[in-house]
Amino acid sequence: MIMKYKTVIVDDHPIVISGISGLLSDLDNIEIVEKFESGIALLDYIEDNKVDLILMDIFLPVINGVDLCKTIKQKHPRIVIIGMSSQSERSLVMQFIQNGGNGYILKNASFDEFKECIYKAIDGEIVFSEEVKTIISQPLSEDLERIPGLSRRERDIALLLSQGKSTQEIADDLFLSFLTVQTHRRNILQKYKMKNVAELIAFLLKNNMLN
Amino acid sequence: MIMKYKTVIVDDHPIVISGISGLLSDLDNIEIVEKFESGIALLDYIEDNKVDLILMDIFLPVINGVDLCKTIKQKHPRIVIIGMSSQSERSLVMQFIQNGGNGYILKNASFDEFKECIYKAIDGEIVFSEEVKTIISQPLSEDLERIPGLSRRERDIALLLSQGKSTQEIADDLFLSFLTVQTHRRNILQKYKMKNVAELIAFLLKNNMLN
DNA sequence: GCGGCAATACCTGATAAAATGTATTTTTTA
DNA sequence: TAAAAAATACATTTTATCAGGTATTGCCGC
Repeated sequence: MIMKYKTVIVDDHPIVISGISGLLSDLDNIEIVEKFESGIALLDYIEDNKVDLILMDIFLPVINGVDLCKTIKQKHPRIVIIGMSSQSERSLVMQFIQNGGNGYILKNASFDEFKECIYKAIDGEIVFSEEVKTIISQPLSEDLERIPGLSRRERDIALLLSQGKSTQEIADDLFLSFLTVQTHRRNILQKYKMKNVAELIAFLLKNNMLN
Repeated sequence: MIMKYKTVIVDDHPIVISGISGLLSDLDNIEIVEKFESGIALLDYIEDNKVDLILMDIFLPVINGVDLCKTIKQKHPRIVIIGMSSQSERSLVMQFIQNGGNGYILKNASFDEFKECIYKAIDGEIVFSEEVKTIISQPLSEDLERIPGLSRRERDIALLLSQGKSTQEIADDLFLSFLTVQTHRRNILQKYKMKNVAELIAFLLKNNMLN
């Protein structure tokens, strides 16, 4: 008798679970042992059951896939975990891999891509579907890379700026001198080479640097 | 012999197509005649083939589901079209229905919900999955409702503002008088009761009103 | 214990934006 | 086709921002 990889699927979309099930049923050495619509149920399950491979959606309710992966890998480093999502960004994929993920597949991948990735992942490789490769390889040299973060105070001030507060109002809110706030504003603008607050706010929001 | 509803699935995610196929194969009077990963291929197909029901993803490459629905309904008003997406907003669903869509299902709906919606839709009802109902019913009285849109010119100017352009630069870019741009700026700020451009840009971006 | 960073604070001149009021033309739509 | 909405333009006053340079204090890591 052949040893089959005990596989769990986690996705909050029933039809996606169904689709992946169908796909995996073609693969001889994969056995789907459970399907979950949330990460919490999965965490319970792996405590009491042997699992070799997990296919998980990244955008899950309650606990997201990136955190879920980290939690699982801390206790069960040998479980192979592949992340999936419909759209994605470089930083998200990188964080997932950094948290121990063994691969990342975009849901628009073909069946063959899915299968190949899964096989390679259980062989120990870190795998990415084609479009993910494009996403993570592209913006290496660009300015998108290595953007310095806001300091605590700068973030506070940027947040209040995005709420339409004036320098004086921010100073009052934070019990600072008008001049201090002015300095922070200038520093932020200079740091990102922005012409004015409007451009700054657009930049910060697009890069999820506020909140 | 029973007449079966000739059904087409459009989704750019192969696994979703597979999932829906599996689901629909349970239904006696539904026959899946084709599957597409883009709207263009679908438009070609329906010119030469009889189709009764279309299940389509809203977020498709090249042409989105909302526009696709409109195009199809203009030529083939009798085809029943059900929209699907992972996440959604009120305005998107409403626009889809206004364009002739016969229903809208969130992809996190259960199999039973899917089946029920499909049956009701081919019976002539306008159907929504549970979560969609919640989305479209909730924010009726709230301020979230009835936010007036930007006019074309206003959108142009707001976009340039988000790029850090000054009034004079915008005037030069759009071949307008400095004073005209000033008036537009004022009108936009007044329309949304924003204190300054920073707050405005934050507001517009959070509500996906730029681009 | 020193260098660097973050946070605080100050001064000033030039420039830009915000608030107010008005008015004409064009385009859209009911 | 008449009414409404959008786009255009002008003038003025007040207020805020931007950009330049400077400086002190506290904290963290090497």
